[in-house]
Amino acid sequence: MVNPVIFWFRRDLRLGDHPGVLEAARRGDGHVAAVFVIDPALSASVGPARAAYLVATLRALDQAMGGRLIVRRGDPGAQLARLAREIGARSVVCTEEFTPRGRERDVRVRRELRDCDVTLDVVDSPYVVRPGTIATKGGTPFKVFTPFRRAWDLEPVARPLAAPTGVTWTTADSLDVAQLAEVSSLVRPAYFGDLGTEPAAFDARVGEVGALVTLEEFLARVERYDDTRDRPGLDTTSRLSPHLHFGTLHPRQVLAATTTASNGSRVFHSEVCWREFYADVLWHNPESTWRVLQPALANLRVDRDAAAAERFQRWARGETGYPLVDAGMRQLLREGWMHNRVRMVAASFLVKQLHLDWRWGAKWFMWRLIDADVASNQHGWQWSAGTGTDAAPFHRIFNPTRQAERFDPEGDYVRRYVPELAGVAAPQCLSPGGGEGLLAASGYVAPMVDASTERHEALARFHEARVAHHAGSARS
DNA sequence: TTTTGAGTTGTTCGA
DNA sequence: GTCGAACAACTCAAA
Repeated sequence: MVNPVIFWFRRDLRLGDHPGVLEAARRGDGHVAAVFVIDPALSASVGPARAAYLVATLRALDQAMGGRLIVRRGDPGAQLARLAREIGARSVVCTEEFTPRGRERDVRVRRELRDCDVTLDVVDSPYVVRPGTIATKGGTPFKVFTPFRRAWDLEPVARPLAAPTGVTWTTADSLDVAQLAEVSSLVRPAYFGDLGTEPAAFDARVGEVGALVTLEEFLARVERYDDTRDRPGLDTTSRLSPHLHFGTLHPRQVLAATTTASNGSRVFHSEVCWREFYADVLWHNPESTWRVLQPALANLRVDRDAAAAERFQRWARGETGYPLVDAGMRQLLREGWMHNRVRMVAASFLVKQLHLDWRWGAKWFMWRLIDADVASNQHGWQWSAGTGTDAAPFHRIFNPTRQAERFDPEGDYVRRYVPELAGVAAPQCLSPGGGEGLLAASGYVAPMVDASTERHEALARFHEARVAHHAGSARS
């Protein structure tokens, strides 16, 4: 009689193309105890939308396993040790985790399990290429996307594997997955004010089946992805980000399904590669989660007083008076998701029009997004703030009105999420405050700042930070 | 070591 | 309204 092996699910909540589950089944001779541990220490920064999405995903996984998913709550080391003792397991298998906190947790758990004579082994990663693998010819990590992309293209891609067959899922005490409620512990920074406790209405196509349906639908439009992805009104992006985050789909499966040689597919593969690039950057610079990557901008002057918190909350509520920004922020509140183009516009607005710390915005996105991923979110924000890996010589400052005119020319997206503008045609509905002639009765707010004035203020602050940095370097 | 070419996503201004 | 140049001049990766 072979002892059962524990498979510890984390961000790989699927059964198809799952080397870790297959390895556990092999070691356990078909007997696997599959467990998910709700870790209060990690859920502190998980907002209600993502928490609810996770619960829905866990339910789907449990269903796919015939109700045999074991869910526990508490410190993962203690919970896994206890489960191992209960069922006589001697080894735990999981997919490798790459976020700084995930890595620290795994080191701790491995030590705690070793004290009980239980091993912890990692198999596979949530990426096509394991972070830390790709290097320049000089052996250093890449800091610019395009050279990374060229090297990434040369890496071998494993074929997706079939789901395991003939596995007997070992049962054990478990929280009732059907009754599982909130896993967010609601620790919010002061500048959030009273915002962000509301749930979001996310896409109902959750779990592995939902992921495959979403992928299938995307395949029908991927060939036009290059032309349509920047148009939030068309809503043609893949919508796969929550699935890639929770691992209901592996990027290998996505690449395998989109190998057609269209321009659309190539551009989409670039987006998948961005996810891998930022995971690699975070692997080499774990501190970049909250610290700027460019030392010259470490001391950029940002506002943090009470008035700044007020401005932040106005931005978060979607009441800046800039229609595209407001539409995006309201989509985030309502759906727990925002179109990528609009994420950039909203982020640029917070940093370069409101002069707030990018970390405030990143924290809010982490709190509200169902797809929030530490690497992609933090580095996307650093890119917007101009402190990240982007090597462009100039400061890009998005003009929120110009962006609306370029990417939502008919105003479809803006009107969908800002009902005050429902009766206003483009281009008026794209202008600050909804245009000159907008009736006060519509209730839409006047612009909170003048974009051109604040643009100059942002340039002045960036200049100031660089001058100060160079003066400091010259002294030392 | 030095040099060279190039870098997701931009905006404004003036002809 | 459209087009091209100016903006400000950095940093990376490879030869």
